[in-house]
Amino acid sequence: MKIQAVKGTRDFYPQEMRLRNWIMDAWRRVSIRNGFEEYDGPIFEYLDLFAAKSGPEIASQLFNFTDRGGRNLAIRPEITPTLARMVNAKINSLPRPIKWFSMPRLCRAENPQKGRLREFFQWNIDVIGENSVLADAECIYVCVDAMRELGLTKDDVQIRIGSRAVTTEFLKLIGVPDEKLDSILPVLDKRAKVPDEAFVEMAKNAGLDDKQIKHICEFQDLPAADAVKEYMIQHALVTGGGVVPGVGELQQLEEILAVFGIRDYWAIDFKVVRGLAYYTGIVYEVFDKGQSMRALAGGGRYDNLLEVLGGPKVGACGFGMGDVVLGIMLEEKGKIPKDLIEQRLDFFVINPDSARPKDGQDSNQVANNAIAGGRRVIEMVTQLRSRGVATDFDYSCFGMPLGKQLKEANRRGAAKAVIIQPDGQTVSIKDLSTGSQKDGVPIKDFLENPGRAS
RNA sequence: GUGGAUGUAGCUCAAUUGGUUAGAGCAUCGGGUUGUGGUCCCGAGGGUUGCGGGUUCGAUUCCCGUCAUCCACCCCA
Repeated sequence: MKIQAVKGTRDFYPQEMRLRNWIMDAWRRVSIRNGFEEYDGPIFEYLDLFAAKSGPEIASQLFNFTDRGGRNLAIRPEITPTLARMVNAKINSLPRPIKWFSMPRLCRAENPQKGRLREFFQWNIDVIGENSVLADAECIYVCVDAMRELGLTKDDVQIRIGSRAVTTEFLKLIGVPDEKLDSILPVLDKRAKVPDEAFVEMAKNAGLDDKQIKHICEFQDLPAADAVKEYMIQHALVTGGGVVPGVGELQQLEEILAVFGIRDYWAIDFKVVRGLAYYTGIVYEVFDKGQSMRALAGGGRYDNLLEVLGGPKVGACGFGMGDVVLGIMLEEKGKIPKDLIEQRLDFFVINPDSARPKDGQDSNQVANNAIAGGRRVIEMVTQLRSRGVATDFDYSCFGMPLGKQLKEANRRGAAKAVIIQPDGQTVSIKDLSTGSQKDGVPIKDFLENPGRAS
């Protein structure tokens, strides 16, 4: 009976694992140098935890099950609810701001397609307990920092920043009643993703009239916070001296991001609204600047989520970045370093004493020498390994010719071969990439500093 | 959940109008060059042609069904 991997899942053979580790090491490095601490939670939670955040219909997209005690559980499709639960549990004792990151394995029961699988990893950066726009700015900076770390430049990606506060205020000013806001925001999120006619159709179905739709389109095409205020005054939606909620905050964000030194990486784009209901302020998505308009990360401010999950009202913001689209993009753009697939071993230890007797040699003597040489190989290997140096040897070293062992050393991607001379006192160090060899190195000297051997 | 495309060795692909024992490269394994590798030479293993049925003297090839994968839609945390 042959069973294959479940669709939408991936097997990480060593080659794929190296890429995965390379990405995740970069995520962790960037997180830590930006002052974030790592956390994780269980891979499954009560179904209600996810339903509370996103509604009961979400269950169809979850892998859920009932345990033997009758509990309704689900494998996590995202980690933010877990984060909120964990923070809520200790909210009164955690020093703020809480700057945490995680790289959870997540599952969603959807049909796989390009860039979307049923199991994946997602890097999450969150700042909890800080209402200042500085926190939003820092998250965006961390995101850019990660892009750079992975070799993606301003020519490869761009962060598009919108504001739910500004958008909501604009909708109110053009006459959209409060109770309709929740159903209209997801429609605005579609603007850049569907053809114009389809967008107009959706907007009409949501209860907007032609004039409102025209206003919305013009608003969504505005390039900056300043332009919003001008547009509102120009169309007599506000008077000159009034304060428009959200606009000042967005202006601050623009200024702070400039101070962070990442001006080339972002643009204001009110077409970015995000589909989720719980976003409350600044929202953003990272796009591939090339061919497609696919998003490889997204996030924003969610000031109500902890309260929804039974905690106090505490401000929070953050973003998530999946490994699947990122991996595809890095591959397509040739950003994956070549040496990921090479040089796994520092040393490969070799016994030059073959068990094959040459003409006129005593076969017993030759065999004994080969065994003695093999023992020296293992002794040397353990010495090097105990010093933390990646070292291996050929299982056939108790008698196979030197050439075979060198072939194996090369095949295993070793940087250097260590040939233990029959005198038992010295070694020859051969650099397998250049072919140069240094003979007569005393074993004692070599072991004192294996890294310096050449 | 819907639609389209594709299923031959581990991978990439061959196989004449439907016609012997389904081939090749790479990869894997073994051997050779008798103390110096990668880049040389020889050999081997590996396929119920996704699965099931039908047409036919004969099916990898034609037809039907089914399963799987990929792509797109729906949805997007």
